[in-house]
Amino acid sequence: MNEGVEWALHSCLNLAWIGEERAVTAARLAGYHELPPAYLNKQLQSLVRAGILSSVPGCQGGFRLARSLDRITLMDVVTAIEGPDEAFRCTEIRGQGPGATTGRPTAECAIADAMGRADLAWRRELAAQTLADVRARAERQAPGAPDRIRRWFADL
Amino acid sequence: MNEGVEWALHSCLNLAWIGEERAVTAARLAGYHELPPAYLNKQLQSLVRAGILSSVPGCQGGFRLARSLDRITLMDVVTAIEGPDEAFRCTEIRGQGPGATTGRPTAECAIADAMGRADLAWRRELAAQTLADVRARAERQAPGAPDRIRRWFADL
DNA sequence: ACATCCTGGATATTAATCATCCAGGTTACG
DNA sequence: CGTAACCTGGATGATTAATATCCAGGATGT
Ligand code: SF4
Ligand code: SF4
Repeated sequence: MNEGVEWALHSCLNLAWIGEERAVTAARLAGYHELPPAYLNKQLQSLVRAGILSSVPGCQGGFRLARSLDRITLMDVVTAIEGPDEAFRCTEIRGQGPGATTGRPTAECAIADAMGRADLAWRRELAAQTLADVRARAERQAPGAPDRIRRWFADL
Repeated sequence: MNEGVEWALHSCLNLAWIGEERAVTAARLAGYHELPPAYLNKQLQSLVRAGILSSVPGCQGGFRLARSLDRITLMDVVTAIEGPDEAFRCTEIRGQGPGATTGRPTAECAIADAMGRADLAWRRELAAQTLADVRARAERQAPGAPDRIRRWFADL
């Protein structure tokens, strides 16, 4: 799994803690965790395309949340960064070699089915958790974090 | 996800269909789906280390199932090939940069928690399905396959 | 006008995967 | 025995994907 998912999740939470007042620069978000700014920018763009963040170009521009955390699921973020493909990619080896079946009913494959079922369980669990849930739990575990973050992003 | 998982699953099913009479060579298993023989051999070795297959060296040697299909879950095969790591790997970006927390309670991280929960759902679903289940469904979908496979592996 | 900052594509760098090869040990068979 | 078949495990190389940077273009505040 792409590590951009981790960056994206942290950035979304940080944006929520900072507040809605003004957009935050990609460089600033990157700086907080010492991430490569240009690369994080790319991930943020993916979030924009997915409608999770909105971006404002130009001076004093940056990124902000496009909707509240309770309307963003983990699934949304993962899909935005990783794409829609599932983990198990079938290369159709059944269709090559002496064992090739004449018709090629990919849809009726017990193996791909079974793996797809597991993938579905994974996605269901991701979709069941919103970033608001995650934030609530994070604040319970580290009550001081929100203030510290707000302060760091506040002074220039 | 490593494509070796797909190879391994197909090979296990093929071995079951061939029967217990004699061990089957890696080259033969590879030939059936036109897979690179030396590389498939490596994946089969992983299955042996995991106790899913047993290997017999020497002339007339090869691989065979170490236990019946109803005692092999998808989780077993995936773990054997992919290793024990979960998909979401945390790179601890929280611990670097200005946002670093003094103590580093990795265990108490809301984000890793949430991702881990989804991973658990995935593993649970994989562990709930045995290869016997998959085989049964495969035979219902393609009743002719077992015979065809047995025949191909039979003539030298 | 000017500095700032997102956008998107091109490009370079690095790591993981995929694949092959070889020396060593083991077994069947004549 | 001796030879051919075949697994084992490590080393090695090729291919592809992930990671990271760069730059020209457009938008926006001051
Ligand atoms: S049998 Fe299933 S897993 Fe195997 S190649 Fe066909 S679709 Fe893919
Ligand atoms: S906060 Fe959680 S996801 Fe983020 S770096 Fe720490 S352990 Fe990893």
